[in-house]
Amino acid sequence: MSATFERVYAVVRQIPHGRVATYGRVAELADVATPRVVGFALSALEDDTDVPWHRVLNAKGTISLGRRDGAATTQRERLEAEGVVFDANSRIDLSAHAWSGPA
DNA sequence: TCCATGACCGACT
DNA sequence: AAGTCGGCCATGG
Repeated sequence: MSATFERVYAVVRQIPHGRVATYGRVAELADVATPRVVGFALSALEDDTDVPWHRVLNAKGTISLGRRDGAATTQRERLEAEGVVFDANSRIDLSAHAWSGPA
């Protein structure tokens, strides 16, 4: 495990229950060069991880795992279970659920 | 060691 | 409104 990944995971673990953060935001807080690395870090997570990766969305407030099989559905279910609401376009109201980082 | 690839973002045309 | 481009980290062959 690299230090860069650890920083990303540390930030994601801080996202409060029922809140969401964008890749760009996580990259910024984790002090990572580009959001790309965040995505790659999350893609390397295992199923039994303690990192709430489902609380991370892209800049539009939608789930980016569209291509990834099954994962998108899992993410949506977990978010809805936490009280996060999706609109008609399967998009999340960032102004209502976005996490702006540690206080 | 070099090359390609991957959950992305923001600015520009 | 939609497509292109640069950014730049880690992994596998």
